[in-house]
Amino acid sequence: MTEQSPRKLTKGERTRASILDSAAELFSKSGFHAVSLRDIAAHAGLTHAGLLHHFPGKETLLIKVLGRRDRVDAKLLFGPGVQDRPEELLGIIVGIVWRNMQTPGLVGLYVKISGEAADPEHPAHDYFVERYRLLRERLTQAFTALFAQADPPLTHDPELVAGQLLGLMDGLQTQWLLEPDAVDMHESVVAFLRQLGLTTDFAPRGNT
Amino acid sequence: MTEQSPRKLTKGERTRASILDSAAELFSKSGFHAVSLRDIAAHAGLTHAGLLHHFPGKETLLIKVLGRRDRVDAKLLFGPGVQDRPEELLGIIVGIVWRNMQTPGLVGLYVKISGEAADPEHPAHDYFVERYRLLRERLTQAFTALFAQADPPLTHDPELVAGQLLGLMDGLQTQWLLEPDAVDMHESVVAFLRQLGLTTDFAPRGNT
DNA sequence: TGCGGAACTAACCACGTGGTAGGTTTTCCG
DNA sequence: CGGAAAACCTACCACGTGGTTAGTTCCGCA
Repeated sequence: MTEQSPRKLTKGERTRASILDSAAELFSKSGFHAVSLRDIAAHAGLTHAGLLHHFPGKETLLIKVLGRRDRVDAKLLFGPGVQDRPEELLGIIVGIVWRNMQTPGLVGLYVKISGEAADPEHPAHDYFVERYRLLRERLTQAFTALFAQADPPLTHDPELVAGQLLGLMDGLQTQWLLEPDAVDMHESVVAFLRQLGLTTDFAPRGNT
Repeated sequence: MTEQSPRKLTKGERTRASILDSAAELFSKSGFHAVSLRDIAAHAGLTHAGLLHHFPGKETLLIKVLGRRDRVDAKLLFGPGVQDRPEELLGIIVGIVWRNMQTPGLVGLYVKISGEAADPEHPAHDYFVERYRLLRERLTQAFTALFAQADPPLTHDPELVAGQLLGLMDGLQTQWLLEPDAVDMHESVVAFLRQLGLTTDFAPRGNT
């Protein structure tokens, strides 16, 4: 409803998108501090001064990059209709894990930046705090419902399990990035849910 | 047997230790790339040129810092006598989690550096690959034994569970560093082991 | 087509970086 | 105590950083 007609992208918009793409790619390859505006600008085909014409500073660029990615996940996780079907939520999460395995670059971005962002001074600190808070809350809701509707109701603490799942996903990514063949993120997450006693009838793969 | 008599630490040794302390603290606060040798040197009470008299370069400093910490854990995990008592191993791990909760600085170091180290060019890349390989291997052994000796033998895949546990611990740390009150690392890890069906009779706390 | 504003550049700034050279002070041990 | 070696500092280097300024080129629309 906002801007779904891509008729004619103005030059500036195209450049801005290109910059965000480049920034995402380079940030994910080397982190935030280690990448310069000149690197990003060169990768996007302009000068660093030209880049600063579109974005007021490096920090702004970062949070814009993060925000763009999150908006996709948010549509999946908080979109209309998902709220009341928690079992679908789990399928979606597994799907996200699956997608992550195809995009190691973006995964690397989050692992790297979320590590740096532990410092309260970091430009993305608040962003990540809020992000995890939101995800935990959402997952807690879903698990509360799922545990209650299980055949013999499960007695796990939903909030604790929510933190566990998020932690598991993040931690597996670290190992996976270091040595992709060493861990099977998808299988590990599915197994975790099964260990909880949850039915796992999501398709193991097969999306486009 | 090597150097357990601390009688007289030579000046250089004291300085080197002080440098490593400072480096660990600052790296853990801001990561590797974001900290300068001048920062570290100043924190240790000397010039950056003086620091470079003790360590040939920044990268060497990093791997020395990482190695020093790991040597402590290695003694716990691979020390004599632990090999054949896997149930103790779990207690030790829970103990490590507990200790980590008292030393957020060092935890931050690992979270941050392991994130950066996903880049194969990073000076600590090989270090972390090897580290995780070792830990997974060790845990796989322990879980294999534990699952077999459970009253009704457990059917989990030991290698997968090893990766899960390491991932869980790492991922929880990320959340915990961002918002310490948001997750209970200790309880989460204990709960994970319980979910697997393992008896969890380690003391919840009470060490000095 | 013309023109106003957006897009972009070249040059520059002050500063921080890892690392080096050469000299001075301090430590330590015979 | 004496002197060699270790420890350490000042000064410097070449370079990369984020950001600014003033000017030029190009796009898009009336």
